[in-house]
Amino acid sequence: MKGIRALARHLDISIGTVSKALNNRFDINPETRKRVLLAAAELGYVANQSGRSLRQGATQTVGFMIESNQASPTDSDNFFMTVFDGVQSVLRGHHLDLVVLPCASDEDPVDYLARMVGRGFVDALIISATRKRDPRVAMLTKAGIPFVGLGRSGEDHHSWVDLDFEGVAEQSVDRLVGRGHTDIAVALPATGLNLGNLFLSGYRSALKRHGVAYRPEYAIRSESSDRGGYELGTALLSLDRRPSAVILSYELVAAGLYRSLTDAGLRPGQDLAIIGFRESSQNRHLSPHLTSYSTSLRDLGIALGEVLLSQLPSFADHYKGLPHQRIWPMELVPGESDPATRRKRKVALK
Amino acid sequence: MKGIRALARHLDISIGTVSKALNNRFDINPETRKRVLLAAAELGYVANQSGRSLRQGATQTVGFMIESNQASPTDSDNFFMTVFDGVQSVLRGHHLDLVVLPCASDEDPVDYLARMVGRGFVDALIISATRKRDPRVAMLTKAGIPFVGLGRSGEDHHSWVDLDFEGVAEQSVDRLVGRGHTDIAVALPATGLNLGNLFLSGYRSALKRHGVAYRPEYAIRSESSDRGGYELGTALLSLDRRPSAVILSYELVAAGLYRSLTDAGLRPGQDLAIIGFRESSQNRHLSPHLTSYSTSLRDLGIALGEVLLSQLPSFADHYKGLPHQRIWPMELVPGESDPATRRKRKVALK
DNA sequence: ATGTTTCTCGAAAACGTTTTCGAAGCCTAT
DNA sequence: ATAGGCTTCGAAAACGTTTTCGAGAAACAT
Repeated sequence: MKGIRALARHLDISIGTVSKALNNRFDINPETRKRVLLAAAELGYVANQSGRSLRQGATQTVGFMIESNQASPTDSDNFFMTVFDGVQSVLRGHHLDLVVLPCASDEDPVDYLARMVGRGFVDALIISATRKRDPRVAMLTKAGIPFVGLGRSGEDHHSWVDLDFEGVAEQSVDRLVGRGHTDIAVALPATGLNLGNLFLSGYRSALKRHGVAYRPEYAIRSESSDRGGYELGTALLSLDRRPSAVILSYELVAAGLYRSLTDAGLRPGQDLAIIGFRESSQNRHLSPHLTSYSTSLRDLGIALGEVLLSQLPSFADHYKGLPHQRIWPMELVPGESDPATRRKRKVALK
Repeated sequence: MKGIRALARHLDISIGTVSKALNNRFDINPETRKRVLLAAAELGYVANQSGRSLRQGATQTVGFMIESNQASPTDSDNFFMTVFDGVQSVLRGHHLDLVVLPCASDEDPVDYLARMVGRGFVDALIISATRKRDPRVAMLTKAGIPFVGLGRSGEDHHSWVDLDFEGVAEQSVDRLVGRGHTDIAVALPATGLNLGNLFLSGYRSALKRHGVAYRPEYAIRSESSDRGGYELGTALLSLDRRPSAVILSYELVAAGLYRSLTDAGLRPGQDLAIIGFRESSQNRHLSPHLTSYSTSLRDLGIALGEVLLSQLPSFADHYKGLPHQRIWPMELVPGESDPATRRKRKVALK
């Protein structure tokens, strides 16, 4: 005999009482509760998940779906690992567990999600790399399962947390204009990720604010990779009116761009001012040091967890004031890749 | 009413028959089976996980535990994401699902594992970054739950798949000796990871084979990070007898080492030959291009899945011939960071 | 002493599924 | 016509837990 029955027999009390003791319910004598807890720890009893969630109709588990195939533009470092950690720390305080659901590259994400939800594997979900008009959003809202997106889908009826792409783009334009630049290009992702639109919109509105005309040929789409960065460089250099600065909307292209410029005999920063997106170990050693933005991914995970909890009926009261949609700020980390353009000093190379 | 009952009532047959049809058992009329499958697809019925696994005593789920805090030396890129994909593809063929279990940085890994196993959340496990005398190994063997380690623990009673650290170290020494180097240093991880011992052992045996004396001061331990690479460089340059080559046992230090040499006025490759460990996007753009090793991480995941399946009683027959411990080979990708030392040509800097 | 409340516990139902086992129907061979 | 075998299905138990509800005891008020 195993499980709660063994524990109950060992203590010579009923299984109902044991359950109540373990779940800390009100109609239990503190004395017997202590005894049960002690015996449970001693025998190493842990309640069976299947039995529990079958009875409760809930698994106390939230899933974090990731897609292993399509590397998101922000998928470098241990980006996700850090976010997981933040989410975990919030959920665990409410006796919820986080499991990561990796959708295989050869399976349809919606099917995968439907399978996981349909079998009642998780109570709630976090979906990452939300795309514009993401079919997963429609599926989950129809299924009525609480979820929060790491990324916006464009539709505003669901909750999400997302990096401040617009703000970063605006701030970058502000900074470059302040340093004398007007011919400012922007690098956008080739895929239909929503961040491209957001970044472009921030870029354009800042240009407008400064009275600088928007040139469509300055909005360059490229692949989110080292190679994409190299191609971005050649594209920039082949423009009729060569820009004096460029803003990147994802971190993986910086190194390739640097190399592309160097190969063309140009100096990154000096001949083309560059503002990167997120600080990462990949471009931390670039020279000149890349001006970019930093943020705490663990805190981002915490925010994600909190927004999710506010969706769950059982915890909504704890987080009632929380907005369902949060733009996550990023902080500028100045480097040497975006010098002013006015004073055209010829610095001697050491 | 929901679940299998609704489906049964809709078809006007018993729930037992429906279950048998869905699970493709023998005592079912092919005709009715077809009807059930059709109706199930139409109504979008998916068997509830809790009910199923409660009855069966198994969850049809394997867990892949990762620790978000301690970045393993190989934890760059989307290393894990790619491995997950490989594991998934194997398991899914046997109707098993993979979930990733991220242990929070503030929770004890053994406790976490005990909790997951105790509640019957998963049937089997993959544990990553296995350390020497890893307590998780002892705990899992005692619990009698099938598992395979991504990495060796040093004990040989459990199954594992691991990169060929010894082979890589040997091959690197061979290559460098062949190119005229004898003062060859080796960079080892600071932490007690088992790979350090393996790498060192391969390094030493190759040296011995070539009749080169082993110098303990050439075995340098450093942190697995960009900064660790920089410190590695300063440590190398401060040696009384400066080595002419160095072999790296993890990929994250290459860029820092390059920078450290450049800052000291030396040229990576020319003044110090370098052979890196794993090819990664982080050091793919280093100049001169880093000689290193490459391997298919997806195939590694597949191997991991197969070894795990061979541990499971239900699938052991399919994979009976498979060895329980597999050393995963890596292939040399020549670069320009390890030129021969004999011909001391002075190349003019362009 | 009796009625009423408070406290603690146990019996039993319920969650959704799989699986065993017996029954019913049909076919075949005698 | 009857016995036996084969095929297909349904009733019911079982998995381990939580939770409802009533019972009993104890404490309190009248």
